[in-house]
Amino acid sequence: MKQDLRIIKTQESLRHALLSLLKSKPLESITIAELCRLAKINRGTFYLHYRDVHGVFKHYLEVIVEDLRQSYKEPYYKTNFIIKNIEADMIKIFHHVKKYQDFYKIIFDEKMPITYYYLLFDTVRSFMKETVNKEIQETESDIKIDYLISYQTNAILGILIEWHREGYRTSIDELNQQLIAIISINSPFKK
Amino acid sequence: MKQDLRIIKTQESLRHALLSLLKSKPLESITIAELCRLAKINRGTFYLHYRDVHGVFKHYLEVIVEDLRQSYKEPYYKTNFIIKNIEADMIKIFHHVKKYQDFYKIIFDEKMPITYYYLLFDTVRSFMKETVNKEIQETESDIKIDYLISYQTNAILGILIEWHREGYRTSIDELNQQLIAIISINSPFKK
DNA sequence: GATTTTATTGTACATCTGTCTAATAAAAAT
DNA sequence: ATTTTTATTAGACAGATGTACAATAAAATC
Repeated sequence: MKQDLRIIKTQESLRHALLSLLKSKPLESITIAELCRLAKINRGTFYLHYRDVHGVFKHYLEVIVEDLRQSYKEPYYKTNFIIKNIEADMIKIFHHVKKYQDFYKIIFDEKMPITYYYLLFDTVRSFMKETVNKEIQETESDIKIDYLISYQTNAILGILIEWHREGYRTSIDELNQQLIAIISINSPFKK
Repeated sequence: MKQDLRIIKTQESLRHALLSLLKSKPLESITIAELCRLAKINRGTFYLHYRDVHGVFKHYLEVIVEDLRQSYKEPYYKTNFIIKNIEADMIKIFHHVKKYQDFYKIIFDEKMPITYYYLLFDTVRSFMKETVNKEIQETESDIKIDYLISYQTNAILGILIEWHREGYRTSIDELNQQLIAIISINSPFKK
């Protein structure tokens, strides 16, 4: 049996309508009723597919999350996982955010559920876990690796939060250099 | 002119009702109507004071945020701002979170607006900014201090996220040691 | 204590939410 | 091409939301 065409049509219709509405109003003000009217979908049908408007929005995030993953990976491959050899132009994560800036503005919005933040967190974290394992785990046995990884992961996201709040005014090149500088002097607590 | 007693009574009534409801159901499932019924407040009156249920909840956070601030400060004063002299038992932030665990479980819940997270972020960040200024700002002039601070601040919060997701199972003492260990080896990128 | 100010109430309204049902239409399976 | 399966629709329901207004009650002010 194959995927029912009606389902695809309905979901695409809703996603398209959402994108259209997002051009003129914030996500949190978009109602299910409004979305369905624009998509010409019966409101009852909506609930057969999604629980709320966020459900539709999450569809778009799949693409972004995959691109984030690829962008975050980049310097690891470029340096052959010897990350101390990193150079500013190997960093791709800020390009990625800039590319999807409109979405990141939504994701980091005060009203958004923290789920979206966790989605970014988990994406970066899962890759960091794979790589850090190889370097640290055996040498630093007194550290619970999961805490170290969450610490490191969230530190990176801290830069994205700062960039967002600052209105994405800092250039990508500048940020790349900043990141290099920060991770090289890090931490301020070091002896 | 003094603060109107009726206003105080109304707000206290709503806050009390919220706390009562939180014992049996999650915040996101509590409606304004339900809250008002329990508080014996006319629903129209609610809107004279708050926009939504979160508005009532935020009242409680003021206390928590102040305590967080004090707890985060502690080791700075204990070490006389020479933070490399920190010892595990000087750290008070995990005590703080444990103390308000019930609230932190709500704050870090997936459905919660990221506003609450930003509130924690800003609390820690503002203090970190005051202190880091003194140490770093002059020595590391190629670094935009705001990015460094957001990086560091969010790293700390990363540990709280990890603790939350792990169900607050790790003991406070263990976490104190972990934090010391992490900030001493940090970063994995160091040369 | 009388007067003035204002917070609260009761009521109403249009809209949204989440759920359910029987009827219909559109797809898949044969 | 016909049958079977199932997604969608229309309609209805109780409850929630956000706003508005005149009436009332409870404070503050004098």
